[in-house]
Amino acid sequence: MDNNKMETGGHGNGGASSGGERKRGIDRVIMLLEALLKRREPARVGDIAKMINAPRSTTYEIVNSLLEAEMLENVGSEGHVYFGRAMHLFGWAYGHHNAHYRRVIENMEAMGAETGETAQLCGLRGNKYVVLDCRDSPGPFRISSDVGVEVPVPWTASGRLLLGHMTDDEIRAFIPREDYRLPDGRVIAESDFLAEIAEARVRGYSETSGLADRFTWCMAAPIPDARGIVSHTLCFVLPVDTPIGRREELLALLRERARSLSLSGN
Amino acid sequence: MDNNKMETGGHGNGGASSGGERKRGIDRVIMLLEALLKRREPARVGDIAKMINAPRSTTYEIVNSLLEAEMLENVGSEGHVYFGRAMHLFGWAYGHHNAHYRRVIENMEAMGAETGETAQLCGLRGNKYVVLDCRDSPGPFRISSDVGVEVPVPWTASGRLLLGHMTDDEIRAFIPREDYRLPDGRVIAESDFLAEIAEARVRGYSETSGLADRFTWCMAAPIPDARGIVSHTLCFVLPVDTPIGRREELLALLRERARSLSLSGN
DNA sequence: GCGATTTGTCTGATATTTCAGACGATATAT
DNA sequence: ATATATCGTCTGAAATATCAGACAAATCGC
Repeated sequence: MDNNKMETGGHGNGGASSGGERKRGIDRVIMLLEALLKRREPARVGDIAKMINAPRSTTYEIVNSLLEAEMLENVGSEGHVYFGRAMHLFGWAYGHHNAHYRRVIENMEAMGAETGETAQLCGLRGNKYVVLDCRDSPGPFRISSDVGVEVPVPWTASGRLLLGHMTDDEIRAFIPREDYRLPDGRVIAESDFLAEIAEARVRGYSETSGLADRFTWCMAAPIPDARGIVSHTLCFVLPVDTPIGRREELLALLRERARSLSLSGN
Repeated sequence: MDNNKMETGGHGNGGASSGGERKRGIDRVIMLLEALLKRREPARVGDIAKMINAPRSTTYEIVNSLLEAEMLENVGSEGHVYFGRAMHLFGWAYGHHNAHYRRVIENMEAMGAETGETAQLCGLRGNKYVVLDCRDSPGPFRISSDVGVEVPVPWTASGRLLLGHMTDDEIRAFIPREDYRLPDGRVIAESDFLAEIAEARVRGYSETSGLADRFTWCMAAPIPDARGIVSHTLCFVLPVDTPIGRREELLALLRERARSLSLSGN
């Protein structure tokens, strides 16, 4: 009945797919957690079994182990489970062990607080763009985004910076063709994309608008790591109609902060 | 050499120890992550193998799987590994799926920002107290604490609230004897501890000083869950010499905020 | 109310994964 | 420079964790 497993590429375990092979517990755990992350809401064991293509009995076994370790926890009274407290602690440890990363986050939060705009820290996860952390603008109607949701790289301003260290051929190999198709159906020409990456590299920033959606203006500035590779970016996500003066002001702030966080020479 | 397996109650696997039995991959993963959390810094594979009592070859296998999934990541160039980005994303998802938890965190941050004091969100993890999140006071010398570090319950103000739903016998069974011994060698009498829990329950807050260390004054207020059980507390950690007027002011704020976050009746 | 689906738990068999140990290469110490 | 310890990778064999399926109880749908 179902044959089109067309795994689009994804990072990490890659393949997944396939039907009834016996799989290792660890791999199932990894798939389970990633599936929950994608789904972004609690799931029942039966659903999880389907999501990761595992036998129900095995899934129960695994889920129970993870529950006991508090890596998952029960949500509600309908047998739903979601990430548990242990995950919070592990994640916190990740975010704090590294003084540089901590400074980056603090800066992002400060920028958000000072300007009242939505500020984000972004990076690559596999061949997708993800928001690693964010500081949403206040107010009843706000532009916000979920941390951890994977988005095709060509849809984003940050993406143009994050690929800056690759050659054109590498980029061509890296980005799946379908990722050039925007949500509204338009398709970005690969050559344009490559040109924009080159331009972002020399300018030291990138701006886009009307790509992933119609109502945002995104600006991103690179935070190169010690080797000079842009592993993270700092961004503002503004309403499209933000006046140009304000935009220039914010861009200047963004670039200055990102530069101060750079680990490469200067 | 080691014979006291006295499972003290703790959560999850607890003891670790034991000799050369064959263990399941999942369990090894859980032990590995908890060991890394306790250690609070990157470790080499060889060290990890020792920490979790696993054969080296197995440990390599597991670590490599987790690295590929970005649940761990390489740190430095000496073969150290620590939590990876995926953990950050999972932890973020944990912290945001639940509107109530999100409100609690926001409140804690606001309290920290408004007062300039160290504010914490605390809870139980197994039979130990842990800081679940915190907002450290600014300034060059600050009182701060690490999220996720487990501390004996009797050393803390929050602990006296978090056990409020238990009977004396349950508490006696729950808290290991050795947890009544403070870092400086003094021992809290069990009867005193029980009395303080009862007192905290009727007063609706708890204060301690000079327990876990000599220089802090801690105050905690309960956040009951829907069943009325105090699953979390909000705390301030102040310098001991904070004047009483200021302390009262902060305590009032703390109690008011905690009450507003309560899920039980009112 | 009754049939259909789903849930959570068990069981036994076997395909797999863990484990011990060996190996050369690399670091650390004397 | 030589000895010692550790690193990272492989291998075969044995122990066992995963799997399919059965089951009763709970839930759903109408």
